[in-house]
Amino acid sequence: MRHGCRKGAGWWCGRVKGQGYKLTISRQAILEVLSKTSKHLSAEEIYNDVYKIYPGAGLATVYRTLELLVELGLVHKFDFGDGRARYELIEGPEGKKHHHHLICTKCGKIIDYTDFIEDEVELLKKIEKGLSEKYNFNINDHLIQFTGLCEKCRR
Amino acid sequence: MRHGCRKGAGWWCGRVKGQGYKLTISRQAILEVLSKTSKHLSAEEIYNDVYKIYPGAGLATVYRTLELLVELGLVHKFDFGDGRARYELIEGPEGKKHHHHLICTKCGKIIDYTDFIEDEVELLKKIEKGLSEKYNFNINDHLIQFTGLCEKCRR
DNA sequence: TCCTAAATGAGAATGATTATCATTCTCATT
DNA sequence: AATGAGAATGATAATCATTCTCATTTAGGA
Repeated sequence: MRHGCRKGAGWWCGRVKGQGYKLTISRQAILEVLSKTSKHLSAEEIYNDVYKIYPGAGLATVYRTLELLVELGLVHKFDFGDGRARYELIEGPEGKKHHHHLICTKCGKIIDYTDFIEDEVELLKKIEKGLSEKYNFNINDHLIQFTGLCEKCRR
Repeated sequence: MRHGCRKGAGWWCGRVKGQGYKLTISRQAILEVLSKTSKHLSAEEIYNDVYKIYPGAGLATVYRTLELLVELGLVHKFDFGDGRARYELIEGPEGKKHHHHLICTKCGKIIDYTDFIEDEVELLKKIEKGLSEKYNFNINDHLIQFTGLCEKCRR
């Protein structure tokens, strides 16, 4: 089969090998961890979780792999204002829905919301089209987030 | 006058003193610098510019002041992916228009765009209302940005 | 199985941001 | 204009997420 991805290797196998990158044990473990959580993990948190299934991976490799996955468009990198980057797998066909974030600036709570996503995406498409024409930009991605105080912190 | 802001002190005087904070020379110099640029300065760049008009200010004070100004809602803090935070004054009544950003992931070029802002703001209002009701969030701010490749880098 | 470039791990290095603390300054009150 | 209390400061050290270095290992096509 294409790129020598044996079955059970994960849907991402082709996405990685297809671009000429090797699918190493570390990379598989990192993708495994990302695919099994709905949290917004930091590099170190990912490193800790990876350690449980493959203790051989180093923190530097986690950073390098995350950078690669962002480049390949498999992972989103976020800054929620707590001083460390956070990562989320952009799921494949079977995965979770496209969503945006609501961030509490006091306690750091993150809510994934899918409400209004259709409206948002529709507008975003229109804007992307307009901007890419006007500024000759090749737009790949967008970011929308709301910040404020959550139920507990607003009191 | 209220809060003892003498004329020529800058429109921000009341916004700072009104919240019980002192308007020190360092803070004034920082606001001065921010109000005279349309760039997206990092803390160190601000520090360098401040040095020219008031060499007494320290880098730590620049960081502390920026944090305060963000809290007061006078400044926006951005992460454009180059490893340092960037700051922009949210202008007063006479200031520049509300805008969002277009970021080149290769060369780091930032374009401020105001196209479609009416549409965006309209939708954002609707979403803010919906989300704050559903999740009991007190939404203060939003962030929209597009990432991609600029004219030069897309080739 | 072999070969080669890609990828790795361990730890050092980097660099932005934050904490510390003795001193200075702001400003409401006198 | 002088005062005093507490906020704010500057210099520097400390922190800590991220990146770099380099000798070694690995993936995967031949």
